[in-house]
Amino acid sequence: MLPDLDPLLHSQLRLQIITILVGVQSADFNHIMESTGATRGNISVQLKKLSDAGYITITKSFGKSYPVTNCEISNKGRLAFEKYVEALSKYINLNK
Amino acid sequence: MLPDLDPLLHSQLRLQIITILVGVQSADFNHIMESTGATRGNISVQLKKLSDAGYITITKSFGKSYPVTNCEISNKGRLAFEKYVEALSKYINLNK
DNA sequence: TAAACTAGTTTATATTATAAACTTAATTAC
DNA sequence: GTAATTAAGTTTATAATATAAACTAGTTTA
Repeated sequence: MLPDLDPLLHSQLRLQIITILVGVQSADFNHIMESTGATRGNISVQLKKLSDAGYITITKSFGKSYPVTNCEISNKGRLAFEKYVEALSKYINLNK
Repeated sequence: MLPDLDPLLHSQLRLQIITILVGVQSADFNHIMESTGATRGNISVQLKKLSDAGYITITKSFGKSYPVTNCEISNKGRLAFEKYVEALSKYINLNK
């Protein structure tokens, strides 16, 4: 039987966010917005979910004048992502 | 920007179903039930969605005594699946 | 100082996934 | 032979999700 897919990662936008964060040290809210094309509201919600799950850490600070929300993937998040990819490859590889 | 993931395939159960169907020439309702572990109701709904989208073809007949629902992936479904896998591979590295 | 902009959050809505309840027919038990 | 059980599905109800709209709070510009 095929393994379950972590529902937290099996969502297009959250997967996009994690994919971005896996590749860099950190990314701010605006960068995530630009590279996903999603709305602020949607991103805000999904970041919170990822943060609540401990998959990312969020650091809020103040730039020159406006607030800046910085995101970084956590160890837990990295592991969950690896596990997700492995599970997914069981689906994909069956039909090579 | 990362490509969209076909929402019809980006669902655990439907992806399981398609993964099964890609590997065989056809599979009946019970086989799908056993190999996914999902409930009849859920499978019924998802098969209908895949069928409505033209991703699979469903043939209903009568076995020895009980009705038999047979499913087969269509060309359209196969193409959609390939496209989905390709899109997904942009998110993750499947060659790990 | 009023209008417009930046960076977010909260709330409402529309869609989805899923299981529970229902239907229809066949088989078995009494 | 009919009552209970099982088989194979479908339909409906509910819970969870994704998403956008509306809102908040502060900043810059005209």
